[in-house]
Amino acid sequence: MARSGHPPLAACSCPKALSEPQSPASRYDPQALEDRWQRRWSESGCDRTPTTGKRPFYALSMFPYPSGNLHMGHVRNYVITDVIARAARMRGHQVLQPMGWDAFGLPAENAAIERGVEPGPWTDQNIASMREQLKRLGLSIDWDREVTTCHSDYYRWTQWLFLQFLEAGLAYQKDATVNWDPIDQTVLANEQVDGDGRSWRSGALVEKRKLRQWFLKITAYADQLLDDLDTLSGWPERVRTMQANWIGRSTGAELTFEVVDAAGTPTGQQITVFTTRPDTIFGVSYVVLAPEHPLVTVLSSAEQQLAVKAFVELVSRQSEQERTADDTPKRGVPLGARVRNPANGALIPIWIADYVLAEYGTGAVMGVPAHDQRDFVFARQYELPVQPVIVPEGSVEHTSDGGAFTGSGVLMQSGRFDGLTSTAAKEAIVAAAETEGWGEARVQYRLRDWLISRQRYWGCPIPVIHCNSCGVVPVPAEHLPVELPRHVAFSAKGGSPLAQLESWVVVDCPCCGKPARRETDTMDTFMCSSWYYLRYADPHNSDLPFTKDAVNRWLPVDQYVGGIEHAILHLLYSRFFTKVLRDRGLLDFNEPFARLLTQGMVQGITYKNPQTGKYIAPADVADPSDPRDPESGQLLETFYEKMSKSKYNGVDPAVVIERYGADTARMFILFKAPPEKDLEWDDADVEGQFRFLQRLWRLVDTAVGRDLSLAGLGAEAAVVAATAQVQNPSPAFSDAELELRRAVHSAIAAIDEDLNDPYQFNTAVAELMKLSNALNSHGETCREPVLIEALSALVVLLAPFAPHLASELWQQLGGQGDVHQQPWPLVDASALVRSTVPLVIQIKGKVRGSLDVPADADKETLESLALASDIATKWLDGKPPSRVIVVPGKLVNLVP
RNA sequence: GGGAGCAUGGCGGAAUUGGUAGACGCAGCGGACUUAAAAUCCGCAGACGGCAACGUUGUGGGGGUUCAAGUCCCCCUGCUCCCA
Repeated sequence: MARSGHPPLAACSCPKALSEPQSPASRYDPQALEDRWQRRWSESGCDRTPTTGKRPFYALSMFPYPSGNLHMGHVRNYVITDVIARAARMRGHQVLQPMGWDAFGLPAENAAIERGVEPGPWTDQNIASMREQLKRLGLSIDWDREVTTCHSDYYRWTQWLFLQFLEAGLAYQKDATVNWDPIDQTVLANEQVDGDGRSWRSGALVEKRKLRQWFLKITAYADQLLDDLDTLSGWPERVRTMQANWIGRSTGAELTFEVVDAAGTPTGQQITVFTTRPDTIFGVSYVVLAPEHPLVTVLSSAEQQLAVKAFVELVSRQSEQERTADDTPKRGVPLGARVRNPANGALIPIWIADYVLAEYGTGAVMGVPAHDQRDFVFARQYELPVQPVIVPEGSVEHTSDGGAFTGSGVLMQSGRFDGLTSTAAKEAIVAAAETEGWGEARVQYRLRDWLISRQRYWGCPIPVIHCNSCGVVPVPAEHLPVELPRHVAFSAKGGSPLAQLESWVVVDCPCCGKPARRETDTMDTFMCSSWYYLRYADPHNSDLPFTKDAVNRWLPVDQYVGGIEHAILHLLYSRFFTKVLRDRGLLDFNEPFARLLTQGMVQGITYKNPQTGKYIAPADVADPSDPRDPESGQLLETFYEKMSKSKYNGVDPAVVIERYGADTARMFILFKAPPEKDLEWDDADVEGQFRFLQRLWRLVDTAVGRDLSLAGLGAEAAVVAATAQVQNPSPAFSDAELELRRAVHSAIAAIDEDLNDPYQFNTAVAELMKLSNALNSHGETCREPVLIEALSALVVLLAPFAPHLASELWQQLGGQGDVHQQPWPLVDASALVRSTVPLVIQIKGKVRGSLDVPADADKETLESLALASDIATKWLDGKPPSRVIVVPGKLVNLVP
């Protein structure tokens, strides 16, 4: 391929390619090399955050819970962030890349219960061990800014911020029916219960309990949280949709029904329902209250009282999930009382039913069987009348035999509103209700206030004191932190250990000085993680959680990286915090995270016996191409699934680093799949990645053996200097040199593109491989300046991905200074120019061949070249084409 | 039931957004080196037919728009996620 007339200028001891077999003395030994560079980096402090400069860039990973064990999901998360951070530095940004610990939480408390160890020291130990594991990944993290949410110098400020919420009227206590996790023995917020009614943490089916609890008024920000989603153009559409659905704004009306007695005379009592379909008011056949509704006992007639009581009891044992699921039968009983339909005066019965929830809306709905599927099923079952009042536009009648007609249409049987469309009728009916005093327009949210009380020890204490005379008194800011007491008694029985500790609970009221009692609930750990990204901007401040200047300088976070599992939970809470703190004058931005990348899961190969349902460890599978149960010999199912202990499909990062080094692990993870997609861990591919790094090593080793050196390039912008040195050579570039230079500069362009949002680290690594391949195949015949340009570019481009190896290769090649301080290389457009380009010849859209044509040929030239080609002669039978399409630089399509 | 997304070789994945499908890698096959193996290097490789040049076919299935469709439109199937 390389048929150059120019002899290689560099002294070359070896007759063959650049990649000769290595001498044993110089072997790629990642463990020693990585250890050396990590020590050097930590001594030089090169990862510390610059405090001045005009182009701050905040790269943030979701901080981990310190379980003590780093797993592959963490590795993928942090490696992605690190590549972004390193690339930003090379592009001239001042980068903040911090790390910390989401350190409160139940595992520490469970360890205390099971093993009698103190949660604090247990957690600190885990942090120490995880920090060491993390450091072996070569992440350019500023460890001086580390935050730990369970240390009092952090949670002091969590408490301080809670008091801000309290002062703003956004924190309050109320009795509520709440989700109770019977395994973790604590309550949970709605967001923390999944679609099956199970706890996000323990997996237990949650129960309902009525308790006095602390809430944050996130619903006060529902509109902003929803509307501002439109400003988050750097977020995945999926996450924005999930949040919008979760907030669930629906516009409708509250309508009031007068309760009447047997004679039809108003009793003075009223039932208010929320509906999104005021246009169906004339079709109401009954009104349904939630069994927990306060009017239920009042309105039950004497003869219905027993039935009602039994029903209420029955429902109280059901979960919300059971009550509202589509596939369960709807049950109810009549109260024996009636209301008057305010629109048409009809007297209709009041029922209670399991499918109406007290917590949602007003706890009462109007039953319109003809136009709501659940009402329809309910009416059928209890033989309640079905009165259609909407017909699909363009038709005159509608039969409800098959079910409810839930779409929009035109009103009928609706008095003065007949003939209006649903949309127009909604407005007209709400307007009528407002003038006549039986209702008003109302916006309803699915979002509930955030329940933050936890009846557990290992959390941030809620800093209030309950005083018999003064009521709820906030702990004065100067008394913070309210420290967690040590050496408390843990028991598996549940109940907060804090509540048992009288010496801690009893304090003097800060207001009146009389004995009072501390709040014994601790905060949901999501409180701690709702503001940690702010603390990183000013981590050592002992007067405030952060200064306004510091957070305004660094935030919003330029790139946030983490798992999709926080699409609602953490990301919604953090947005809420930011907006509240903005309104308290503590910061000046609306949203905490400008861009969000949700990385895919890391999956391990999983073997399962379909007969027994048991998972088999890969180590026990003798032949992966014919996987058998080692005991029974039964054929196993093979698939990829999220790594987990119970499936024996996990791969320990420490083992991989031990064997191949961190650079191989990083490169593999980046190369194997695009960042948003799930990644299938594959040992053979890891091996392949290791081989690539070895090839790079040998490439440089051979170059050094040929006395190639980057020393002459200076320390400032080595690749640019190298490019300058190759201009206008004499004699002119050989074909091989042109090819190699094209490879160099197209790699720079491609990787540059891949490191912009949307990030494509997988193709960036592929480009590095291509460049390495080009250097291998053309290296032997290229002159020294061209090789130096290629080698310098290759090592600089490698730096964000495999930082240790890049540093080492840079040093071996005599590069000046630190490769990680090199600016991002610039594309030399002239290196991409070709004198000839292949022109594809299509006949009626089918590719029939190609010819080399001058790159600057105009349309007419291309057309005549195409028509004169053998291909045209062969396929056109000598006839002129009826149509010719010319796409310069690409193809000519001849249509016969 | 509603909404969103996805579907490309044996496998993971590319494809300048309508212009040579399968980059890069893994696995595989053939060869070189070696006493041998490993490692390394060179080469082949969507499928079908053919000694070959080459031809046919091909991006889940069916239809459409276009000179040209993995890419745009409609219908269907399957999988994933969110909301009910």
